[in-house]
Amino acid sequence: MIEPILTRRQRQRRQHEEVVEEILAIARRMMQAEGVAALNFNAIARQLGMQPPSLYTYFASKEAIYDELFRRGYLTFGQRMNQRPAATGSPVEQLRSAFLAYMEFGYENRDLFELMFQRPVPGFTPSAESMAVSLGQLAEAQRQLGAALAQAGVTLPVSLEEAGDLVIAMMYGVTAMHLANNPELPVGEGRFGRLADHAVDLFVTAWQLERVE
Amino acid sequence: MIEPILTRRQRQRRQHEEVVEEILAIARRMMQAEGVAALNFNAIARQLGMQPPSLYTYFASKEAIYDELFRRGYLTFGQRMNQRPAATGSPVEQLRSAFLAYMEFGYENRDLFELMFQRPVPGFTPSAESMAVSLGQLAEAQRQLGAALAQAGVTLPVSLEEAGDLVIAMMYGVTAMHLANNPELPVGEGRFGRLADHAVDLFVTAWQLERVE
DNA sequence: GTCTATAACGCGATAGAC
DNA sequence: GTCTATCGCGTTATAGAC
Repeated sequence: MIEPILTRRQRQRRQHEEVVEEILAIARRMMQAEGVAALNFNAIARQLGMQPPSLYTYFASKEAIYDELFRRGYLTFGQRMNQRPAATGSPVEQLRSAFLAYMEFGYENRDLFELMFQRPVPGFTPSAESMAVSLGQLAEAQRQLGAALAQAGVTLPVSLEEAGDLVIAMMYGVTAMHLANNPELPVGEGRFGRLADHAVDLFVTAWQLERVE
Repeated sequence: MIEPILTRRQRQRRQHEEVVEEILAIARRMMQAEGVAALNFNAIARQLGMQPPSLYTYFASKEAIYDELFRRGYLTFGQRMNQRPAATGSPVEQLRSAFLAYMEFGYENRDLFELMFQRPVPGFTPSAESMAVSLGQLAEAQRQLGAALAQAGVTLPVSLEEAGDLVIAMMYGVTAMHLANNPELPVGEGRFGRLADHAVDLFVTAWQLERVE
């Protein structure tokens, strides 16, 4: 008898994971089309050719789908923000690349952006694990911003933490306004999308980040 | 026969309006407690001692309740933003008072703030009339910010419209972060609530708004 | 004409038995 | 995996009461 490459268990498990990925992909398409809160458990099942109760084999509840998307969203966000190539550039370059990375994450993942930063789903509270992931990634982003500013060697009128938070608030504000006003336009275009560079300049000028270089 | 102070029609109408106000008040309490999207039509009826279908005498749909709150929200917001006493002060004072007015509106009306600026309700689209109100108030706020900056007589690195939009994005960003992180703390306290003045200073410094006075 | 109630429909999330 | 069933929601139809 020929040895199977995968045991029956392994094959089942792989199929299971494939279905999970499919569910998440369908869920994201729905959220992008109709809004985060419009996610429809039954409709996901129908699109998979399943009966709604069968979906419970893959996710314990609708909230569990949100939770997994929330968790993965923060992981992707963290990778984008914290593994930028420009982590070696000048403070100004770092600020600019952080700003762009943030806005582009929002533009490319409107659904996750809303889910992660706006909590539009009544009753949805991230699990402890997802919450830990989220807090960790945010803290790291804030720390990197602070480090970039510290590297500038200037004396800021605020603490490093406050400076980082000001940048975060501005990134969020510009991105959210852009997505609300011109969701179809890429970063760099549209009433607010165009403001990214000006927003960075604001910090650079106010904090004199490129005094000498 | 004694003339009634109010005709039957007038009395009915007045009662009708009182119930409408009560419905809106209950709706706001619900939204504040459970999130904007958690508004529950049936539960409103129950709190009024009515059967759910009876509520349709007062509002044509659940969406109509959202719409009225949205419209009123923008009217209140406009009054707060556009009728500040400091409309006569220096540009710096005006910027600071606009920032505070914005943040305080958000803090005192968390529910309306979300409904107006974040659209957390799937399927809810403001009626044409409410939309007009909203756009009008926003344009006026943006115009006033631009006017205050023009009054400063400085040469900005951006157009007046862009400058106003940058301020709007920052006001929104700081307020939303504050409400997400420390909803219970008033403006001026908490991780982001404390940043209001620093945010204003950023614009003042970068744009040299108080060169001489 | 204005308010309210009862009954009923369609749909979504979900639990349980198979 | 399915089928059946329950519950709550927004909503409509309809009819009686003021």
